[in-house]
Amino acid sequence: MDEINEVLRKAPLFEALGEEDTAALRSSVNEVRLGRGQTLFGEGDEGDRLYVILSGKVKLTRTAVDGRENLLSVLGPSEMFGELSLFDPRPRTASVVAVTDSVLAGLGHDDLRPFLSSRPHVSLQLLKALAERLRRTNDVMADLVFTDVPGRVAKALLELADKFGKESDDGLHVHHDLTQEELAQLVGASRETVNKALAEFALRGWLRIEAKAVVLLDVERMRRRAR
Amino acid sequence: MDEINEVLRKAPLFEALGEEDTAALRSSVNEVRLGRGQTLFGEGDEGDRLYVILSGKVKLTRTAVDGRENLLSVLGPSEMFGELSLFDPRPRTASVVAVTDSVLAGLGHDDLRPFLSSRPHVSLQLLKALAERLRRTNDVMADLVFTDVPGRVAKALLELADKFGKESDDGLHVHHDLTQEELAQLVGASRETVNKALAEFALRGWLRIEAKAVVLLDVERMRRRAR
DNA sequence: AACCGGGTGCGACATACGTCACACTGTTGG
DNA sequence: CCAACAGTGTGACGTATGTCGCACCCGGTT
Repeated sequence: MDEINEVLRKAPLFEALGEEDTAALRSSVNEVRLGRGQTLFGEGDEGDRLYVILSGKVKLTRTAVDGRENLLSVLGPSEMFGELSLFDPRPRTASVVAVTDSVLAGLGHDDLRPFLSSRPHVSLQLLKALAERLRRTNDVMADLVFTDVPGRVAKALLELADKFGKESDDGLHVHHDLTQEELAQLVGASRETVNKALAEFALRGWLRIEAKAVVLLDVERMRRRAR
Repeated sequence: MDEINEVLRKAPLFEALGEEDTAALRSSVNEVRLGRGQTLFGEGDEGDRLYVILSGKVKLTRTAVDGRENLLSVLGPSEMFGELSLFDPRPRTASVVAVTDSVLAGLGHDDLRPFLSSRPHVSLQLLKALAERLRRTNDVMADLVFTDVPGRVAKALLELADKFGKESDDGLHVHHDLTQEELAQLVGASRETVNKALAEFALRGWLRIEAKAVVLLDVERMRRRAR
């Protein structure tokens, strides 16, 4: 279980804590295991826990009234979610579904609040993380308005590469574990258009398409296409 | 100058502070006056101040490489901006321009930080505010993907109505002070399309168009159109 | 092996919206 | 009081992208 300690330490929320604080928290952590496709909680559910991903990937999704889905983000190891409800106790605004088999660490809000009050660092860290997210979200919004679908796909792939990419001799492997449908929901486009964009990129030799993954061959051109 | 005190009190950041804390802060506040169209700071500028609007309206905008503008939000009295740079000292990510003659209260970050460290309430309040904004931003993003331009216009008008609307016997007056061009940038559409959407709404008797304002006549139908 | 379902590839068609063009109106300032 | 200009109203046209339809491919199940 030292594994847990190590991943927790990397999570932005906890890197500000010392040995003993981390240890104190550890006791109130519970572990959750999810299989691919399994949902942790749904939009509208009540919930007062915060989660850190120990291994695997999850997606945060929102569902429109007519059933269409929108993918807010894909999170990997040491990333955190569910923290918004720490501050105002409203129902969850997104669903969380495992994209691969995953292990999560869950923390009750009540166990966390003492740390917020007594350790200013922790609040500051959280504020920083939220500010970061806010900037990023604004970027994504601007892209939705100004960039066409191929551009958004390129950008999304590059971001996924930052998170999950593994450099190897035949290119930058990005095993995102998403279907093209999910990719489409992530960039706010239809499955077909995303498919065509990917095909176009492959045709030009900028990437190779694999099952639930892409191999980036010409990152520079992808970058240029993204803007 | 008691005016300042009163508006500051309503700002989310300060409503958690007591008499003396507010008084202590007052001394480090500086007042800024802007005329319509004047810009307070631009995207990319350095800056370590946070502002609260005492009177007037300002817009937060981002400019794409090709010069097209995107309007993040329109803020009115007692609303706050520039707080993101409190936590990470990066350059500003949006420009701020006065939409009407405005008076702002500016606060240096250095004057604020002591309060963050010593008053957990304040951090929590800020966290709450940021969480709120994050949720809202996600909503807007979903709209950009799922809702057509007329729908987004309707939604934007309803939100502006919440902030700036004044009920009167001939309808809900929303004096937003925006040109149709600015409205268009706010909903992520072209000026012309927004114009046509407005004309359509007016034709149906749902609203009346005035200079830099609209009068909502049938809020219920507007709500339905928005989703 | 045959089958099946989920995921993919791709063409035909419809359409919402951006772009362009131009005319009109109201406001500001010389 | 007229010029100049910013803001508005509206049509014609092109196009990116959504929708529909269908064929294919692959991994697991019977």
